[in-house]
Amino acid sequence: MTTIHDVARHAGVSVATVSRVLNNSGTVRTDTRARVLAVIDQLDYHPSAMGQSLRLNRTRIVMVVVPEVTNPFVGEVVYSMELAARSRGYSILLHEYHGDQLTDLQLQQYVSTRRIDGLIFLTAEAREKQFQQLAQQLPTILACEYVDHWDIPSVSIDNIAATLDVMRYLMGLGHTRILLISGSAGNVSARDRLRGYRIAHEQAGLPVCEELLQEAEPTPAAAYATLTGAVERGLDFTAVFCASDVLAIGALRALQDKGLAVPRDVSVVGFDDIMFAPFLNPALTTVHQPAREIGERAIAMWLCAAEGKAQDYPVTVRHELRIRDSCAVARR
Amino acid sequence: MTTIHDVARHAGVSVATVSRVLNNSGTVRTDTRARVLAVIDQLDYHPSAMGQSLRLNRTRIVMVVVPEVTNPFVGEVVYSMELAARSRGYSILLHEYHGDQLTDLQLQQYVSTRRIDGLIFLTAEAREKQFQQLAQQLPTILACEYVDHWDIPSVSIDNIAATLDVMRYLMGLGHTRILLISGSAGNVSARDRLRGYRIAHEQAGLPVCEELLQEAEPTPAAAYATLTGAVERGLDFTAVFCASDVLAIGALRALQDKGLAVPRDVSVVGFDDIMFAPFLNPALTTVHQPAREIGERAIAMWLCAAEGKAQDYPVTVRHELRIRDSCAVARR
DNA sequence: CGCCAGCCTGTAATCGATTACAGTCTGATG
DNA sequence: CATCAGACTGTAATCGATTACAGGCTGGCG
Repeated sequence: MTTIHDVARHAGVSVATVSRVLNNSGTVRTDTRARVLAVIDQLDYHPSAMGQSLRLNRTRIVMVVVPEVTNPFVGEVVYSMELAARSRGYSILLHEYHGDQLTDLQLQQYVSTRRIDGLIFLTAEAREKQFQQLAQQLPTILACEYVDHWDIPSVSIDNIAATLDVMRYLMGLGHTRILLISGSAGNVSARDRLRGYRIAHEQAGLPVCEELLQEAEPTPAAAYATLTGAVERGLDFTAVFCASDVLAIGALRALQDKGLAVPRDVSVVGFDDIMFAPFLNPALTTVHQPAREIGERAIAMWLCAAEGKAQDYPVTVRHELRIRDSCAVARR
Repeated sequence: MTTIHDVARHAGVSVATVSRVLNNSGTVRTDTRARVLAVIDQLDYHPSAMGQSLRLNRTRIVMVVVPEVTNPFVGEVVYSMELAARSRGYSILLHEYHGDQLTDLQLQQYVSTRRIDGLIFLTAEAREKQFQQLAQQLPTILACEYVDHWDIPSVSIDNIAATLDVMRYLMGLGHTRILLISGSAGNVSARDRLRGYRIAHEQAGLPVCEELLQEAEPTPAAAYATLTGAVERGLDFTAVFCASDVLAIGALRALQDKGLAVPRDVSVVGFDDIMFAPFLNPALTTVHQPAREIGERAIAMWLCAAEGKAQDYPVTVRHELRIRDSCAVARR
């Protein structure tokens, strides 16, 4: 590997001068600069990232902590983050996180060994203390979720408002017994969606029926099982609101398998608007989240934080209820 | 940040000794070791990854190059890679790749600046020369795709055999005019699936009808458009074979929107067996790929390559045609 | 007692960059 | 001609680890 010393030697200058032309810092005579550049080109020299990192104490790597890359919505966000980061000279280190203690430890390791410049969380499932501790050590952004009493820059839709939109829509169609399938309770957006669910009931003067509140692992299979069970237990409901499209896909199928037509017998609403939603059968009514925008904003905000600039937060991006074919007026 | 020097000073030893206890190298007296460990613990010392990287010339980072994280199948593979890598002390740097020249350059940059220890490609879309050049510089593994004349360790299913399974199945149901919707032609597995398609025709003594060969961007929307167009042009076919489930989802919907029932009027087969496949309506018949296994194997093979150990390749993992509800006997 | 092997430890070079500081050179000015 | 500012460049310290080499100490053996 050719180093800055090789370049210096071949160009007949010192390493300091080579570094100056590399970074456009200090002053260098035009012909010296040309000579150095020629040698750099000729030797195909590329400065060692490790050397730079050590000296400058930054790695140009930001870690993205996700609950499940497997979810297309998450994939979409990560995708846009990768592109946005790359265009600014940063790379994305991917880290799955499921709220386990081992991963907590590993995250702290990354920070302690200064392997990364910062963190972006797509999930606030972490125990608060753990989370704050990381955020204190490195620039940290929360994407897709917002926790009101945490003082951390975040970008997300307004989960409560979005849920209210859904609930009002369903209630407007005459639904009063709405089954909620949410992700695990540790998840913040799940919590917000639950909160929205309760608020909507309050506003409508309806009681919340606890048996209508179901939890499921974030897979279609889990939602399928949950819903199948509910139907078999004879649970009374005319609509299902799923905390993600991934869950909705399982729910759709469970209802159909139980001989319930969607939307004639039961209405279904999802969340996220993944790329499959419009193509499902029936096309899924769901809350659209601007995944790309969230990803890009998150990177922009992270850079802002990393540069120590002040910024306004939380940033709330627009959601939109996309009405398609999975909902209808409630049967009596 | 506390460094190895701080530890050495507090423990009253030299940095060499601290390093020795950290790495269990050389010899250290038991009581000295204990003293050093105590100080490490007390100061909460963690060795700097950058310092180590510079000295040892390795970053413990492997780059995973993917065509689209947004595809749940890819997500699944990446997911298992991340876990497998992490359990061995490595991290995953994610990089989207779409065969563009800029990305080629960026990849080479990563290698030249020694930011990564190696590469795993989930796509062989790269121009061969470019690819070989990277593989020559760093340990490189090909996952999910296999290119016969490239001398690079790879792990994947046998795409041709899998396609043959599908074709035989469809032909066994009486289908002779099978529409193929494949990903972009640059893609290797797309090429293999096309090859399988041709071989199946040969073996059955049927001519390949070029108008039945369609290409589409890897989104449900693109497949939807392609298939809608085909139906509108009055193209004659009784089955559709999609090169991925993502495409199949769009295809399913296009047929239904055109008033064609699946599988009564048209049969549909997908590829990958993403987690949604069994829950679609109708449940999708598709080729199962062991995503988790591919990811884990790829990491294992990469480590093997990185350690310079010999290994057998290509590794072929088992695929399986999962017959569900989207295919039926062909109408005359 | 002298010698030597073997254990333990420290000194200092090294990886590849950046940068503070100092030194040299040039040309303008009084 | 002496002086000096300013442009250009080089020396060497530094970031935080690993490790080759050398030196000190201890104990066993002849």
